[in-house]
Amino acid sequence: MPRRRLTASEILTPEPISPMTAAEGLTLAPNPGLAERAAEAIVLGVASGALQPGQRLLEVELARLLQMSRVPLREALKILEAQGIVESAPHRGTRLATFDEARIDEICEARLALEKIAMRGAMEAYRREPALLLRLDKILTAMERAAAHMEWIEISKADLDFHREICRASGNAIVQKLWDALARHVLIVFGKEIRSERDAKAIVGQHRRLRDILAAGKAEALDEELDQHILRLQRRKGRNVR
Amino acid sequence: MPRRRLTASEILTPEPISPMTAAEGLTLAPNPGLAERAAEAIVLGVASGALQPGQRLLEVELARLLQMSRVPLREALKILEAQGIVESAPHRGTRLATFDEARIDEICEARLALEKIAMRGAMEAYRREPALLLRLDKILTAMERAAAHMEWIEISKADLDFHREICRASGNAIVQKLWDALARHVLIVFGKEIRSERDAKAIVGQHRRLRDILAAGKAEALDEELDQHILRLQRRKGRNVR
DNA sequence: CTCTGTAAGATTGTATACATTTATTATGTC
DNA sequence: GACATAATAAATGTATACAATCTTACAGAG
Repeated sequence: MPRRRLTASEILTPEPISPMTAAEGLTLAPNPGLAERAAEAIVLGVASGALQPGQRLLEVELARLLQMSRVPLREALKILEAQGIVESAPHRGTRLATFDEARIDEICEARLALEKIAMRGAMEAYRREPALLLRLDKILTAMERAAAHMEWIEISKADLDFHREICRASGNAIVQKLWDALARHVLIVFGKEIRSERDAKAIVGQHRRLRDILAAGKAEALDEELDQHILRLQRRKGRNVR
Repeated sequence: MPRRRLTASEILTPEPISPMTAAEGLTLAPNPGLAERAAEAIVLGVASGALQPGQRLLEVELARLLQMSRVPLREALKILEAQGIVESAPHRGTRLATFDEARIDEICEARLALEKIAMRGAMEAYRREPALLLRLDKILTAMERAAAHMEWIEISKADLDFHREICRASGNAIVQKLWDALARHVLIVFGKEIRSERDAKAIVGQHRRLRDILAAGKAEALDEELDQHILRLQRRKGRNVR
């Protein structure tokens, strides 16, 4: 009986396309498709102020600015629509969502709920496999470096990376997906914040504290810390925003 | 100074494209774009068993089956990827996600968190504007009609409509968006369930009870009822699924 | 026989071009 | 002059065609 030769896909992708557990810190390059990159560019554009909430997005113009065709750009808009970043009606065009204070409250509320789930799962994962904490430490180092130079975009990215890593560690694919969408809202909200040097240090400190709580497995301290961490934006309601 | 005549877009779309509050039960036709319809068709295909979880999706074949070009189909796949229904890697294709028991637990867990937020907001909305309850009643009537004939797909749709309406009533756009994604997972999970006539009646009863709790504004009874309602799927773990 | 390199086939990624719908402007009528 | 109607222009929706990439199969060297 001749043993059938394994095909390339059977070797590289055992079952799902993205192997959940790699040989420790080996993560097969994520999706750099043009559509996804365009979506990220649009979100960063809003966060940096180049695009304004509520603004109408013309496909031809955006495609020209991003130096691509309308096809991948439209795919990007579909992604962003599914995530709630833009709104569209058929034959009527697409425009950026608005981010008023009520919306910011909603974002924080949803975020809190999702992260509590993720944190619980992650705490269990870190207990079983403490080596995963190294990924958090790496992100924290990058965050500190960015904070030292007051590079707010980089700080925000590291902030979101931190929480994304926790979602990843939790192994909860659903929460991770929902949080990917929510993270884009959070990034935009971060962009609207006016923050000081003291804020930068506080942010790093908060994340270090979260990391330590996760490492120690103190479940009871987690919820309280999370509340304070995430509702920070809400407490500032009405001030310190552009 | 000549008064400038208002443009049509300024009259029809004051600020956001989708007006949050209409003249009571007047909802400007939602997005029937071809891409969105294709996405819905694919989800229904999984729910009905025509497509199997984990299956690879060939663009040309799917486009032929759905009688459309690859362009809107790809847009549909991007939407579904953002919602976690399919997974893809560039130049490697797209495949349906798998829905094992761990995944079902994740779905229920996330759903519970989101719906608790929505229910709280909706309860407040119903208190201010009891007329909104009529929309729930309408859905419940449809659900009962479907339950009488044991039309499970229709029951599931009414089930999701019920909860979508609650998200809508809550006015929380973020939760609504996240739940739209999650609802597709739930629909697929419903499709995997094997249910009896007793189940049909129980489902209708549970929703009627939820509706009454919302109408009465009994916040304390809500969480408990929700836990029982949503974790129903989880309690059946390991049995009654295909 | 196993491994490596190469070539053919298949599939996805992108760009261009056309059809449909909408929004604006212009025109005519009351 | 105000309103309704028709024509023009703009933008989106869709289809077709081409390019880049990957998978697979095959041949040859060790």
